Amino acid sequence: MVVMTRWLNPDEQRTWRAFLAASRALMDTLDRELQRDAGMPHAYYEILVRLSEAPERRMRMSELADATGSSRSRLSHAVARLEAAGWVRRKDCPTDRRGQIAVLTDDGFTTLAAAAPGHVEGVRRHLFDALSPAQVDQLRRISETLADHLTGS
Amino acid sequence: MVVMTRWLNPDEQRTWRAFLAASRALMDTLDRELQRDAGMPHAYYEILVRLSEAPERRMRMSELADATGSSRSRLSHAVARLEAAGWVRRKDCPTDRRGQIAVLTDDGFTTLAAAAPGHVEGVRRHLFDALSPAQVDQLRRISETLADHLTGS
DNA sequence: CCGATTTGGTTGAGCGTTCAACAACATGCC
DNA sequence: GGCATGTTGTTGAACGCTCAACCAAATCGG
Repeated sequence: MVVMTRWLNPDEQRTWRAFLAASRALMDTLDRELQRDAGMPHAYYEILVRLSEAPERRMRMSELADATGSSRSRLSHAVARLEAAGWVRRKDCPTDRRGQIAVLTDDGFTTLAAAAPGHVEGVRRHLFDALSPAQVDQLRRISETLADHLTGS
Repeated sequence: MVVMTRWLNPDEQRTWRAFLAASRALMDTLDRELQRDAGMPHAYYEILVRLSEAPERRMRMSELADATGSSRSRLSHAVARLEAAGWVRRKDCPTDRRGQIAVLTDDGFTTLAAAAPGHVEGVRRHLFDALSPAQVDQLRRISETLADHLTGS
C-alpha cells in the first residue's frame, strides 16, 4: 500500500530548520566553552551534576544512565574516563551483585564546583538572556511535551 | 573582582533540563531512524538536502559548511565519506584555485529521495504531531531568536 | 528447584567530530 | 612587484558515541 508522505509546509519547514540551527549552535557553544574552561564535554559535566545532587553523591549506573538520558554503554565508557580523571569512583553494589555504584569523589566535586559558575553563566547568556519570560515558559512547556511524547512512544 | 554567579531559578532550571532532555531525545531518535533506514547520520542527510536545493546541485565547500552549521574540518571529513559512498563528487572551482565544489551525484539524489519520506514522517511524528499550531509558532520564534543571538555574538 | 528469560553492565570495533597544524592560494598595503 | 595577512580546504590524532556481542547475576515459570 502506498502512503502519501505528509510533507512539511513552509512554516513547519522554517520551524524545523530554525530549531536545528538553534539547538545545534547552543549545544556546540556550551560544549566548547565547557571543554575550554573545565576540560570536559557537556555530557560529562551532566554526569557529575547528577551525582552531586544524589544522596551521598552516589548512584547506580543504570539510574545515572536514565537520569542523563544516556545509553548504558555510553555511560560505561564515560564513567571509565571520569574514573581515570579521578572524579568518580566505582563501587560494588551490596544488594545486587551485578550492580555498580558510581561515587563522586571530593576531587570531582571540587572540579564541578569550579566549573559550574562559568557554565551557568553561559547557559544564561546564550539561552535565557535572549528570551522573554513568556518565551521561557513556552519553551518549558514545549520541551516537557516533547520529552513526554518521545519517551512515551 | 569577584562577580556573583547568576544561578538559575527553579523555573529556569526546569526549563533548561527539559530542553536538554527533549532536544537530545529528538535528535537521537531521528539520527537512529535515519541510520537504520537510510544508512547515514542526520548530519550527512542535511548535506545532501542542501546540495539538492542548490542551483545545479552544487555548492562551494565553505558555503555548504555555513549552510549546515558545520566546521570546515567536519565538512571535509563528511564529504570525503559521501564521496566514497558515491553520493557526492568534488570538483575544482574555476574562479578560485583554492576552492572545491561539492556536487550531488544522481546516485546521491536517488538515495536522498528514497530517504526523505521516512525522515519527514519521523520529524512530523516526533515533533509536530506533539505540538499545537500555537506551540509550533512559538518554537519557531524562540529558535530564530536563539539562532540570531548565538551567531550574533 | 532448574532451565529460560530478563536485567545490569562492560567491551571492542567502527564511525563522526574536534582540534591544531598545515599547504595553497588570494588579497591588501606599501 | 613583493611581502604580510587572511581565506579555503585538508589532514591526522585524540576523543566520544553507537552498535552488537557478551558475561554474570537476578527473576520468572513450570
